[in-house]
Amino acid sequence: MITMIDTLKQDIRDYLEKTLEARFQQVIPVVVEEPKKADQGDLSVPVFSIVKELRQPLPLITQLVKQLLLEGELSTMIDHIDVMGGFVNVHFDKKAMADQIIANFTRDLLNNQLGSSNEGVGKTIVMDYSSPNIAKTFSIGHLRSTIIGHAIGNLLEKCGYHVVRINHLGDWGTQFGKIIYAYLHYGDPAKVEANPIEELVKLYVDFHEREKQDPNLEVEARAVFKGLEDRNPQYLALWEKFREVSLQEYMKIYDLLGVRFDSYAGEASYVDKTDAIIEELTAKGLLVEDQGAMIVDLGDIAPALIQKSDGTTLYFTRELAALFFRKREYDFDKVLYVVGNEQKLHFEQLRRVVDKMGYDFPEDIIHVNFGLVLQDGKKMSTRKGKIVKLIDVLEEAISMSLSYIGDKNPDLENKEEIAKKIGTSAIIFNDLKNYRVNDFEFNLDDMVNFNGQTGPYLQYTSVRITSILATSPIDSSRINEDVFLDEVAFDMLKEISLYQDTISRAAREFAPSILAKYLLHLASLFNSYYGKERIVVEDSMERNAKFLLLFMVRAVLDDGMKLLGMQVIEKM
RNA sequence: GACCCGGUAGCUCAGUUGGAUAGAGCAACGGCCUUCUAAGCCGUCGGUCGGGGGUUCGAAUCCCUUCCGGGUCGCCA
Repeated sequence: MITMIDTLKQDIRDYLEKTLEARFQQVIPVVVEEPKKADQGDLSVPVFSIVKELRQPLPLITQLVKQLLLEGELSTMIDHIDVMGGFVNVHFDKKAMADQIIANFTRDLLNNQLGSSNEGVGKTIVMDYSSPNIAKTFSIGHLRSTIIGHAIGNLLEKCGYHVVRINHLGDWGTQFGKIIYAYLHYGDPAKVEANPIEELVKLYVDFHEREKQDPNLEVEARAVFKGLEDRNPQYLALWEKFREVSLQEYMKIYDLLGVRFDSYAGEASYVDKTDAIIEELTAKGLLVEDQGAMIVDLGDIAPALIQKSDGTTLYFTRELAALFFRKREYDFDKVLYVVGNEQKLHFEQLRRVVDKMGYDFPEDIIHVNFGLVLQDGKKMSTRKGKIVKLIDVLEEAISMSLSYIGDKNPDLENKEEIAKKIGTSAIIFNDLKNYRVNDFEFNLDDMVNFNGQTGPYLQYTSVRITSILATSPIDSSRINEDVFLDEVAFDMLKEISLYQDTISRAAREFAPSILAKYLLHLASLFNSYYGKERIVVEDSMERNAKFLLLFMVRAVLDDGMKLLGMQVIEKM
């Protein structure tokens, strides 16, 4: 739970600030950072801010800082200090640091706390993610929500939070009026039975086509939805059926991705709670009529629509009902909505309405937004039938990994099983490696490219290590520490010591990409080491040290991959 | 039109509180498998950090302005 570099950084900053304040009777902010280049040391202190505060010549200050560091308690960890221009570069004693890092790692591993922290202990976070729309194709867009949400949930749990995972199914709304209308008027029950989602989507797209010719259809569909909200038994039965078959389809994808939820309560389960919301808004004088609909006026931003002119509820109304239900049910500290960028306004409205209602938790409502999946630079749309099916992409990735295996390791056992793990992990990693708010141009070639910064690269690195470690057992009590003096070996140790800090940062920023990039860097260090150093050597002291190092790298890689929702494999 | 994102190498992207010579991968080209898995490693090529101005000892990072791309903006979710 302690990261070496990070604590040292803090310690040096605190020490220098305290000492300088004592000496000059003024508060001087000190910056401590990790230099980019190896010859610039392990930590660096740019002294410009100190020079400015004290108005003294730069060489004098650099000498002073160097002197203070050598006199301080931390000097036992310091090998030597260089001064380069305005930078005081601290080089640590590699063996002393290696000892510390290994000791910390071993302790964390034994306590099953690798990468763990306790910053979230006692706090509950409710997460709303995946949330596909019933009777619609599970698209690449929903994939983003699913895997980003899943990874963030894992990261938060690692930091000690209690996480409640909710799949807020889009199982209510005007769209069902359209689908039910279309099904009843020109749907083919046999076809729908055979191929539910595909046929329902066809009906939906078809409806929009016909609507262009006959605007009256929209009115008809609204009437059907109204009937649904008024509990028309025929409509309800159809709705239930559509929901059932859709969910079955989605579960296949969740199984493949290894994703699970604590609740599948969709929008429909909040319809009966919207009356209470409307009453409360009315009682608080927030609800006003406008053009026949009921809205909450939010001043400088677009108003929130609460009730349509025909009396039916809206997405926003059900969202409010769900929010208050969750607050009562789980008493969350934060609620995270893993939903695309395009709904930014919606969540701003949600916060504003909660604030206007007089509650104290609008700041705990967090929109974890992510970029759109674009096609030809434009948004995909179910309505226009312009959508990429996730299952097709997954299958493509799996068959691609199968052909890789046939190419590179034809004798491998359980080819199909492993190909599945490689393919799905590749898709997951391909999404998570980039910062989530960036838009995402859909490109199948990129997704199934397995070279370079990819999921298979991480898995391959772990597999390589497994294969080496299988050659002989490690005796970690008999190691030659000179191994850690190697630049790349030492970099790996430093990187390992940053694991927990990386997870905390990724969790704090709800950004799995931070962990993904970290894992890539660690894997790349190992592969570089592997390329230049022979690992399985005769000398047992040297071998033990190298094996220990590899063991640590693999432990971190595997743990990190699992957090991202990827599968760890032993052979490929 | 208003508001919100984004613009860094041919392509996909990193770049933490402003710090040293802006980094990876892909693609291209050249090397490395009789020894630990070549899904790898090493090297070469590739940059007006969209443009302009400002703040600063120091700006890809902060401020202003402008151009370009995308998204959103009352009865869809």
